[in-house]
Amino acid sequence: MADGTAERARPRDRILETAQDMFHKHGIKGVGVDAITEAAGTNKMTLYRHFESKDDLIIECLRATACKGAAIWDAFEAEYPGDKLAQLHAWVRKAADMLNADSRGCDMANAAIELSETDHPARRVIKELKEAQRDRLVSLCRDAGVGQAELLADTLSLLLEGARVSMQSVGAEGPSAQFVRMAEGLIASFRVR
Amino acid sequence: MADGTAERARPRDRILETAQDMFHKHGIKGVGVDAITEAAGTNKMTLYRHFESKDDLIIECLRATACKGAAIWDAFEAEYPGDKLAQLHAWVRKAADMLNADSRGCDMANAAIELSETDHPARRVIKELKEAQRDRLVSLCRDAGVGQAELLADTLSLLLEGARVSMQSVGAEGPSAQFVRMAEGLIASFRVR
DNA sequence: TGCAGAAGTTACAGACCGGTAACACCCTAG
DNA sequence: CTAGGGTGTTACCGGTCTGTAACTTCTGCA
Repeated sequence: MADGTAERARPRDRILETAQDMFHKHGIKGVGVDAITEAAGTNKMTLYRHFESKDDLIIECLRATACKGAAIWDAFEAEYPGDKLAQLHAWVRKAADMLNADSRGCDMANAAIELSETDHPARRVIKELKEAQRDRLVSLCRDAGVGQAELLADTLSLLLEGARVSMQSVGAEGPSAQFVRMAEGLIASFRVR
Repeated sequence: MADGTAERARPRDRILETAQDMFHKHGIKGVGVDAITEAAGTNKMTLYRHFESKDDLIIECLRATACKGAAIWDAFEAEYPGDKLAQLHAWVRKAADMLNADSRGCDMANAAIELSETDHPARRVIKELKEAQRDRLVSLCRDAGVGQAELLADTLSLLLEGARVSMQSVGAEGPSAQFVRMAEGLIASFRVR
């Protein structure tokens, strides 16, 4: 499937990349380690030589996904250096683009829903990573000069989270279609205060 | 466990009630039919005499849950007959109450995330039920006299959906803690227009 | 070239899953 | 009292799951 690019990477990286993709598409409980290793062009033993367990692999996948997300944030700063308000608008546009390009939502949120056991080792990691994202959005809102930065950031967070899950239950023509309008309206109304 | 009240109900009803509860708490893929029948005080054969398959049971559970949700809506009309704006505020309060009382979110959204196969029979039902809820909220907003009723209803929908999933990933102290403030602020800002 | 470590292969263990067959039971309606 | 339908019980099927053992093959490096 995804041979060309990552076929010559090391087995561990191929497994990590493939697992991220398959967990995202089919859910964590919807894909087994055999399927992952086969799609990654390797085998189960090699997976268990690099990862303690499936749970460990799940955690590493979440960290890797969060890492990619952080790179997107860095791109905002690179594109609009110092202009925090422009970066906030770029965040809205990027979120909408990702909504349109992919209907499987946020891996961390999906994992939290699938892994309902409250003591699952991945839960701690999910919370940490989500809190980091929240802090980053709060900082961006604050530095953009809006009043009540925390409230705006939290509102935008919930809107995006809701849009991502709404995409999966009612589809792209549902409430999530209005995400950009909602987010821009919110930012505007917080600025005038 | 939940003997006293429903122990003397008919097996089909006990299974349906127990399955709703267990699917809600542990997720659909997190509980097997054996566990359901045991908790319902019956056995697997009886389950398969009343339901074609686990998928069929899932669908019936979702319908039953939606039915309970509809009853909550009826209670708003009963409590504030004719006063649609009061009903809208009651909806916000009720949503917040349910957020505080339970951290496992919306069964339909969770099911949509867990059942990632796009052709899963439950997906159609989930979409139908979610669209019905959306229509009802749009009507309530319109009858409450706010401008852009659809946009307000969709925004409130996404906020609530986001709050329910945020509860599960970051916990009750995360962005979802501000749900009431956000929702009330939104309603106010839509009214003045 | 030779060697060590990484990677592949095969087979398996033990558990759980959804779903079915065959049969015994009980309770109620006639 | 009896017949029959709903229910309970046990055993089983084939499949899938995570995880491991033992062995062979490949590869990179000195």
